[in-house]
Amino acid sequence: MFKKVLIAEDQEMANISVQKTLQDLAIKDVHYVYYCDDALARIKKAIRDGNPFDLLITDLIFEDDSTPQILSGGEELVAAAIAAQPDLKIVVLSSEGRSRLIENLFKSASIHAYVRKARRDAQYIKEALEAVYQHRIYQSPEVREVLQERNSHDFTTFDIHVITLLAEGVSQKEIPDYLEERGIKPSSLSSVEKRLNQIRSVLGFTKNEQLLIYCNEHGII
Amino acid sequence: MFKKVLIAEDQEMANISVQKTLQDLAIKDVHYVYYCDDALARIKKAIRDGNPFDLLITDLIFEDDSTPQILSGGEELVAAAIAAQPDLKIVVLSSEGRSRLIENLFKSASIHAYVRKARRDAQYIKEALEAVYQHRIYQSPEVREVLQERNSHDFTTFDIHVITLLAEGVSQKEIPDYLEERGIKPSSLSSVEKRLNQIRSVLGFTKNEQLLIYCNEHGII
DNA sequence: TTTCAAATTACGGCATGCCGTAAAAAGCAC
DNA sequence: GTGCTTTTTACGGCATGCCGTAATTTGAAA
Repeated sequence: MFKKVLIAEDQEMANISVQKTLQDLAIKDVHYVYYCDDALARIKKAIRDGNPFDLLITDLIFEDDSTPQILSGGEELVAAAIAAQPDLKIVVLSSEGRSRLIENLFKSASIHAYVRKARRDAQYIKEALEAVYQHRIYQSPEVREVLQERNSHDFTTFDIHVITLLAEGVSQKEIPDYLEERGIKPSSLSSVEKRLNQIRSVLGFTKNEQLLIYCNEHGII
Repeated sequence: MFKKVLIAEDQEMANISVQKTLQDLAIKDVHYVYYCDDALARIKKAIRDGNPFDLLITDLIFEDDSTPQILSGGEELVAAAIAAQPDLKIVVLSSEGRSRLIENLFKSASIHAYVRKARRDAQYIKEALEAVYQHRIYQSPEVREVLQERNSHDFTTFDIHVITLLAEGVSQKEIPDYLEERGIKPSSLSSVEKRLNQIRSVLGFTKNEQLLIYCNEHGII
């Protein structure tokens, strides 16, 4: 089993729980921090000292407080950690259930497990450690379910740009200008309208308002 | 200090943490459940047995699983618990940060404390218990902050009806019909338009899309 | 280069939203 | 009731969004 583990989790109670769960697994060398920046510093220091971590368990959202941070959250921490130590195994533990977001973590950040803070999370984190230790990818059941749903439309970069602009209050007819500035390929008002129309119909919406709420709730914007 | 406490929390790790925190406070008679319905049943049974709880610590969101529940979540549990045992003290522990929602818990449900799952939550839950035991109301610091912000517009019942309809994809000009059906006082299209315009300008928005996302994020709809 | 298909854009008609002003209705004091 | 204010409604002009069709451009193959 893993020998040296780092826990990055800002919620005191959640942090304690993870520590306790690792105790149950008889992992002795457990370190924990409450800030992203601290986590990265610890990882780098461990490398310098010739005794690196073999596992990072991290949350995604770290709330701001008076201590200013460079890393904005778990996503950036994961990226930085992998950059510093490519062989580091990473388990994400979060209550975040938005499919797009989780998917991206596996695809771009190449994390090794995702466990949702939910029923039986303590059990699932143990399963995750087992699996990851054997070089397998792990997702807790709720996560597998969410990722399979996929009734969802496949949002392209273009879609996301358009929807983000709408969410910022940009009027539809100004969007072409913005798109052109940023060198995004189809940029005409027609294309924007057509695309929005298509997305709405796929998702069964009649109004942009609904679409925006949907995107907001699913972590697309 | 409290003698007999019930914890209602579906996340295994969070539940364990609360148990541990109560241990630290030397509270011996700690019971815990993972479902709302179980919580209410325990409370009622304890009353029947002539040995009621003096404190309930509950989460707000209980995720659905295969076990069907009557109570849909913490809000309903709190209401039912108070109905069954009016003198029961109630502490809500949740990651929910939406101001309107928290406010309503204090106003309508008359809970005694709200602690956000966040940095130092273990410490704050201890403070909450101290305070509630001395018949004071308690809010963890982040909560106090959120409730004070109040740059927010005061949403009336009318506003909420209109915005909810918009979020469901009802077109603006159909809204008067809906309002009339439900006997809501100003019902003309003009009134709806005027009100929306006013709200948008107070909140600094130019488009309904922004307003809807705002309402969605702040728990107004 | 030429040719063809696909993607992109331009345009136009119509519905809806936006916002001001004026009319009507409701409430209230006398 | 009368006269007054406040709230609600009706209307109209203009901008925007919606959606189809046609023109144009792009890109790849011959």
